[in-house]
Amino acid sequence: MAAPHEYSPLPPFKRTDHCGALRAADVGREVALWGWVAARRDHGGLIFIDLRDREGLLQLVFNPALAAAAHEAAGRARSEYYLAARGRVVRRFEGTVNAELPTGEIEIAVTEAHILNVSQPPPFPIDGEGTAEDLRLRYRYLDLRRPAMQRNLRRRALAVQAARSFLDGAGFVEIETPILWRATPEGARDYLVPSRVNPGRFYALPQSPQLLKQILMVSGFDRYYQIARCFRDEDLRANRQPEFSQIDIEMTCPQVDDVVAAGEGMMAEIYRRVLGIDLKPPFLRLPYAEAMARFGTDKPDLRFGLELRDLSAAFAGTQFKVFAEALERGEGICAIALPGAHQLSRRELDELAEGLRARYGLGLAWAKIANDGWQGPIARHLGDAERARAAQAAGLAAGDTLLMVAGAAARVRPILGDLRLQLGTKFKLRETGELKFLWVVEFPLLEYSEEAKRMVAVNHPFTAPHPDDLELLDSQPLATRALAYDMVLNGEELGGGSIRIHNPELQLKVFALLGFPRDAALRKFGFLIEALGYGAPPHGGIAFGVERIAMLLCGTDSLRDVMAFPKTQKAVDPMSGAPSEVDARQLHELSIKVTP
RNA sequence: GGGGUCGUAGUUCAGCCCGGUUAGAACGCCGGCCUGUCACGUCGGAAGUCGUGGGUUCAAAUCCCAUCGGCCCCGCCA
Repeated sequence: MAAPHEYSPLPPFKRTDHCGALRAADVGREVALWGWVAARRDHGGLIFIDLRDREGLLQLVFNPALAAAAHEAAGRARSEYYLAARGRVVRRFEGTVNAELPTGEIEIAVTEAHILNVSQPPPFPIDGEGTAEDLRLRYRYLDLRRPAMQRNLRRRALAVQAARSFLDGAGFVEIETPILWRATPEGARDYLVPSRVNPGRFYALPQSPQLLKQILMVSGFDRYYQIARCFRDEDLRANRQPEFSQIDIEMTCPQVDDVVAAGEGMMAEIYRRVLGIDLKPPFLRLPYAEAMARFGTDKPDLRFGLELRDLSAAFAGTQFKVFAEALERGEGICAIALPGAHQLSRRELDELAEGLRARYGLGLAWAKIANDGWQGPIARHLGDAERARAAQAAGLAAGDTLLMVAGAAARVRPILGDLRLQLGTKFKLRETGELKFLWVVEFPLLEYSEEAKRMVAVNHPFTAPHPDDLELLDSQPLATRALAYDMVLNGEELGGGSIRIHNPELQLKVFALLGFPRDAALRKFGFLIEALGYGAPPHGGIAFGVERIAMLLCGTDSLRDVMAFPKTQKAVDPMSGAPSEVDARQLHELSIKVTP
């Protein structure tokens, strides 16, 4: 505790400036500041204190000859004490300028100082990085004092502000939708909230405001947006938290081009305002089928090549058993040609193969293309003719390494897509400093789920089929393309959306394909079907992940670095202890019994 | 649900493979001295449930088993 005579809930004077914002131009001014003690250097006589606030560090000088009381207070100050100080901005003597600090040309000759609060020694240094993350989260308020976190969260705020400013200017209306809503089938696990006044019933926290924003289009808001909090009760990852934010956008009667243009405009505004970078829309558009064939993923990193090659035709009739058997089953051979500039040792190749085997249970065949022939464990099984055809198909040159996997394209391509990223990372091909934006378009509407033993929506059940493919819905539903699109940057999906179904009968038909007969669909989604029946205009939109965007703006690969109070992998908040147990009385009121 | 990895002063880490002295270092912290430092200097000091529990052993930070927690990944996340 500060001494009682020093304790006051009110600061002793008004602040004139932020510490980190003062410069040589301010020399001569009388200023008043407050901030934390970042460092204290006590020379017995003179005392120097680096005072930190959100704008940065500033050196205070306490001279006993100038202000004895202030000097005495400085003598008692320790790390992270919160001080108020008043004094004159003076230019530093020659030889005492600190070129490391933006404020290094000046200092404050303090005339008055008060300790507004004392501090325990911090459990980890505030200036510095590399503390165990559970400790950072336990003392998140101290972690957030750190300059890197201050920068990240302010960058995020700036990005959201830029998005708002762009969308407001483009005529979008910001509307909030409920957090307490209803559980709907499909999608992620819901967070449930018991209803006290309706025992045995539950709200669900929204996984996204998808249906609500569609209904707002039925209502005639024409253009809607929201910085929407979303909740999904699934296991966490470095880039996945149980609650996160989306920039959620919906518009009436859009062409795909209209939504894409809005997304590009918003992203350009974000990059311009946050990083001062001018993006150059329109972004490249890549059909889903092409993305899968060339990169093995629906979110390709276009900063480097190493594209996938289909060598099925080249190895037709091969004697190599693994390949021959795959081809016999109607499967294929997919490969990456690694240029000679990027050499892998035998050991590294073995490690890659072992990694693929462990993760996917699939073997990796490889061959090095030497001047005098192919080398590697499988080379002797491959004849001259097929080697020549493969070399032709993959564009092989001497010194290259050919990495091959046999199997069904749908299974093998994502695996090679993963391998491609591993190679890109290993050879530092992903650190080019480029911003490779693109749209992936023409996703399939449906895919077959082995687990569910039925078709499931690739995007969500409200996505409109491509008008050219409407007949396919009956004949070959899995071949139907969707009016869906994802924005991708450097291998990260930033956002995705679609044109929606606005016709109740078509919506019921899609539900039927997904295994929801009419009555079940009406029971679960009756309010939507009903709403579509009242002159619902065509509509569509997109949603962007706020944290994803912020991560890329901040150059971090952890979502926790752009959230103020994230949860651990076990979905726990180490600072507050959430989730916590609750009183038996609370449970009773909610008609809930917890089973052991 | 599964795989991997980490857990040792307040912090960051060494020690662990190959069991054996009082478990070390740096930073931080506490006290003394110091009027131009900015990683201040200098002298001195305090500080440990080696995550937890069990086992093996004459002896466990070290070997084994279990368990808890952090992180990364698979499953999952329309």
